[in-house]
Amino acid sequence: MQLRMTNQREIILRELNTSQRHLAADELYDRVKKVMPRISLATVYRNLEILSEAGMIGKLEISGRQKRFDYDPSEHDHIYCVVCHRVDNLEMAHKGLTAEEFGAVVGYSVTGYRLEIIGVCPECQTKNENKESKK
Amino acid sequence: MQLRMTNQREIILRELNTSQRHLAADELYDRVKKVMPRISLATVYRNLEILSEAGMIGKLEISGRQKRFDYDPSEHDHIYCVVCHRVDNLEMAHKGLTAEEFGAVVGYSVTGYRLEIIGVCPECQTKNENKESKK
DNA sequence: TTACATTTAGTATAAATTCTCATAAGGGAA
DNA sequence: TTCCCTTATGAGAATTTATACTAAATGTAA
Repeated sequence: MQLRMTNQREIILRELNTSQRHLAADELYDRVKKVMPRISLATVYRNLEILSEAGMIGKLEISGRQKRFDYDPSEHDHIYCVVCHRVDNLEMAHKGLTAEEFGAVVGYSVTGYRLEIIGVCPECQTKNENKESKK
Repeated sequence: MQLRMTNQREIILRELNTSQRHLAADELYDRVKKVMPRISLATVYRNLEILSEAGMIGKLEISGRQKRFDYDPSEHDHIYCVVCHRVDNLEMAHKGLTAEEFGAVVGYSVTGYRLEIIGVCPECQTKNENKESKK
């Protein structure tokens, strides 16, 4: 299963990479449009799916939110800001976690796990402090 | 902020409790309608939000899926079946996890974490075996 | 070329959830 | 009680995110 690198595919991949951010499809669409104005949102969705399928990017299904895509497909955990919804990469936070053992207790066969640390990012902390001090 | 226990609120809470399952809003709506046929779906959504806000139920935002609500509001992790999307409770799987420390590295202030173990539930394993042997 | 498969743009549709708003219900205070 | 006020409800519209569909465009291979 060779992956054909179409023009739009290439630009989508490049824009995600250069962003160095965890973008949602519509955010990436906005960026890609600047380079290729006639691209369709559906194309962005389609190719993000294909690229993550091919292991070239990561797909981030943060709880209860829009999907985001990760320029870095390697295995790692994430931290999520509840204020601005930004996501950052994290060194694996689960050292010593034995997901398989936990699954076995309830009869599941375990294929993976998903761990998000939840908090407030540095920027939003600063903004909030400013707001507080204005009162 | 006292929580007024309206009739619909009470029935929603009771039906979730007696289900002993992690229901999505529309599933719970179906159950509640049998007791109170004229209830509105919006009322179910509204009150699930209010009840989880009040800490009387848990809100489960499983990645990339419909929200589910947990009759058990106490702190615990979850395991999720990729085949039937069912969710089960799990004893805390993160013993020794220091979410705060991980957050600190990237400057976040950490308020929590979310851990889902992902796998295939016993029922879906059995179904799959049957399907395999039929071939 | 011709012939076939894949991809795309643009639009329609779907699913889950939230919003709006008129009406109804419930709880004091007189 | 009766009146008033706040809050909740039902019904449907609107929103958000994502996928499906279709005809046109493009690529590929003989």
